[in-house]
Amino acid sequence: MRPQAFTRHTAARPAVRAWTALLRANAGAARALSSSLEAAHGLTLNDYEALQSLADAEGRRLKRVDLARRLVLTPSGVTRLLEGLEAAGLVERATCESDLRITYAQLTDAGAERLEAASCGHEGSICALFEERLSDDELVALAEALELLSGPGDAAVARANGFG
Amino acid sequence: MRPQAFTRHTAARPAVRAWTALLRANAGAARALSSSLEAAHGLTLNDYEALQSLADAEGRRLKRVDLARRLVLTPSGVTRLLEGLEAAGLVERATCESDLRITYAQLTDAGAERLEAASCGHEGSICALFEERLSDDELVALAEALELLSGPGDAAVARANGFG
DNA sequence: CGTGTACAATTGAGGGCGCAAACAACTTTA
DNA sequence: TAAAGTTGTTTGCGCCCTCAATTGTACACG
Repeated sequence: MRPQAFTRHTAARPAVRAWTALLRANAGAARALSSSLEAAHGLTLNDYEALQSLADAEGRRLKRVDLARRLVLTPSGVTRLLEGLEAAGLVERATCESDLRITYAQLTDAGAERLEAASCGHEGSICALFEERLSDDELVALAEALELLSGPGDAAVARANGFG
Repeated sequence: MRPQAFTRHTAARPAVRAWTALLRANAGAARALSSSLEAAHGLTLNDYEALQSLADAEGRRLKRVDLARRLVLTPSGVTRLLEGLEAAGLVERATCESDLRITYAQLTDAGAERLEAASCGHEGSICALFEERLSDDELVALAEALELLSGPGDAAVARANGFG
């Protein structure tokens, strides 16, 4: 933030620097989380979060498109993700009677158990990540700010580059 | 803490939910940013940040390992990333006289220009992303919290899963 | 009732990146 | 100064994911 020899206007925009750094830190943390989860429970981070999304959903099931939206993946990504979970018996397919295009991803009991087994350690990992660096007060404040940020809609991105 | 139909203790840990959501939002934003950047300037997000790291570095050059650390990539990832940038003439190789193992990544003038051309729009995109949802005050607070979070060191992850 | 459009899901191709192994060049130890 | 360890870089392999194209279904509307 102090004057620098190289004139890059990044210095004038703390939010940019902070967000960029956060993005990196998050990516690193996600990798660490994922490999830890995989070693301990045979689930990748996306596997885990897919299971969690289903567990939280009504009837423990979700349309594949909706799951994609929640995980911020493309439908094809979800197809491949679920391939693995279906093969492992953690998720089943279920059809929709009123609309044959739709396939539900349905959490199985085995899936719920696997999720439950993994959740405590995994959430502990995440909390530890934060508590390593933030006080409780900071943590609450941050959590609130993050809630604001984590909605959908990234229309702003396209505009600023003035592209087509 | 409150009673729920499905007993998942996630509800008791706002930070976990918030961070998880943030991770997704970040991933989505990064993709949007990257493709916008690519459409407008032929650079991926990592390309851009590699150039920026070099531009900020003393002598506009960095050891490949150091670049890897900054970008939170493995050395092999950096090798591949720089392949592209070298082919485009934005970065050059430079050897270290005192230690022949080391190869520097050296920003070229063309690279600096390309970075400069892209930076305004790109930073605008990032700011827009935040300003779409946060007030100025919130933004400053968040930026401060993020600075705290974005340091290295993810030792905590390994511990919480009690794995080997 | 056929036709055009919208939507859900899948498939093939390709890119980015990590992991592990290999290699080169230092450094340490003896 | 030979042997063993450390560090920087690259390469082979494979995973995960996106993009574009395809198929199958639903719902217009003339």
